[in-house]
Amino acid sequence: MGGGSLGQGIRGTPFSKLASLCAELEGTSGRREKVRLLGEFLRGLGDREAIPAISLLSGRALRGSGLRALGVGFRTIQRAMERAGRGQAALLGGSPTISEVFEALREAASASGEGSMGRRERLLAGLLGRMGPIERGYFVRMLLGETRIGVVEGMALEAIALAAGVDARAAKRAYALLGDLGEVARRALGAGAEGLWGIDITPFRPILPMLADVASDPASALAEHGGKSALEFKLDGARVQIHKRGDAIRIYSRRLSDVTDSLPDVVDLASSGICPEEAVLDGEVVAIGGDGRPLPFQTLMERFKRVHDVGRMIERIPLRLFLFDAIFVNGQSLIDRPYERRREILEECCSRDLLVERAIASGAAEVESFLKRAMEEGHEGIVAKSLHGPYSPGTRSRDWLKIKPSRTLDLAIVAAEWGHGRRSGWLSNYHLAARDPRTGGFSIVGKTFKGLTDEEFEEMTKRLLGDRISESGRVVKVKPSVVVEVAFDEVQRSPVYASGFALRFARIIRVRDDKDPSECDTLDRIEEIYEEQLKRKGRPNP
DNA sequence: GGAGAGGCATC
DNA sequence: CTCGGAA
DNA sequence: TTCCGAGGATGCCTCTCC
Repeated sequence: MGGGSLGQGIRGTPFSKLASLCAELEGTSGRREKVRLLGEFLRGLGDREAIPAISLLSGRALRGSGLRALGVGFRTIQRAMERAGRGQAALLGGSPTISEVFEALREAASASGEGSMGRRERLLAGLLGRMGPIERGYFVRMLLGETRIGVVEGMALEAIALAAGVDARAAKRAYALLGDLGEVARRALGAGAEGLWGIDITPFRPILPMLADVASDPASALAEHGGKSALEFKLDGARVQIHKRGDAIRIYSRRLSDVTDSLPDVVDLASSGICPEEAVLDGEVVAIGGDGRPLPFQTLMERFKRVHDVGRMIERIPLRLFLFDAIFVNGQSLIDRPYERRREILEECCSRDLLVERAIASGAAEVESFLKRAMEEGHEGIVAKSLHGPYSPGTRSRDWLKIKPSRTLDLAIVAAEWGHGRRSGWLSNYHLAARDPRTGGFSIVGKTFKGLTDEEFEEMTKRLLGDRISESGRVVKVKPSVVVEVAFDEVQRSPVYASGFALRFARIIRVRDDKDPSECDTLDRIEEIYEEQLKRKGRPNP
């Protein structure tokens, strides 16, 4: 790959070309065609502009490539738009180049301290003022981290591979090991396939964690693994990757941010409990109550990314570390070894009290009883793992299958919101309410947009509009008349809903045409479920 | 010095 | 995190 | 199968405003 491309001269490629590409990608449905369009565009740009372009384009990459935490959201953009509309920014010259846009965002991201919001607003306004309406539209979507043009990690990687003339598998592997699209683009274009294949796992360079897929039930999970699975408790905490070399320990979150400073107690546990000179281990951090039972996820979150008062909170909310995989030990990557072998190595690497509870099962009854035990002890469920599977960084694999029981409630829809994107024109997000026996009215316990098919959304929209009471902004209030059966994983305490409760991971299972709103579940029932959860989990200290 | 808004991370 | 749609 | 985009609740952080 050469340097700049032909014909753009010293100014570089205008951002408007990138916007046109977005429009083209958005209008293209074929996957291969998208990859080709983007790949050729990147190739035409050359190294220096391709990296900013890929960072801007793929929404999420913007957060991962030197632009972590831009600090700009809907509100800030709105203000910048107003400023651009008022201002004389248009005098400042024509359409900005891709590089100019990228550099301005980099500057906006690095602004901090007093006056930084104003600085960000001015930077954005300066760019917006030089853009036409189409450019502005895509630019805003890039800022929000959601370009919605059907190109995210997967296709972006294929396009990078195409532009660099390397195997897409090399790019995908590199992404899994680096966790950063911009960095993959840089290496692919700079060093080619060798540069990508040469990337290795090494302490203090976190990799994307392997993810579990969903099992429909215990028996089918077992069947998918050939009749025999390893079972592990699925802990309700936060994923962590522990890196160690000598005395040095660093802890990375699921999205690879360094959370070491928030977790000094976990660092201590790792220091004393992990023995190899070098190690990269996978696990979960959980909050633990006085009785040794896991505390609600909400309680863990009071600790997880905290940077103030960490010392004081260590005493109030102690954490424990549970490890379940070994990724790298003493110079050796273990990701291609089978699960069974990795688990053996893990057991040699750390003390017993750091190991997640595990069993081997070859019958559905064993799976059921292990699941029952996990739930009784206050955990989220279990994960069934194929004994032979490799560790596949960054991929959701059926070698790991999560099994989480859920409950259901019958709730009334009391309001709905107009959807965006492919859901525009439909009421797609429903406010769910339980009956409040004290007032005789309905009290909201959460919202959901999940579970209906396109066809059902269409029909539900019509039904709800028939019950419409009032409308303000995107929200349409309706008379409670539709009852839906809602599945959820847990009842949480809510600081925002007047009911005091919120459902975690609520999704609609079916419409209960056979039920009247007067027959739906009550707030008392929800409180009962919450109390029941707390019997299995530890109770958070006040 | 505290409250509130906005943004980002976890699930 | 969950779910449905599309390739 | 894999990828994408529709959007959920929550808690902490930073910055601005009063």
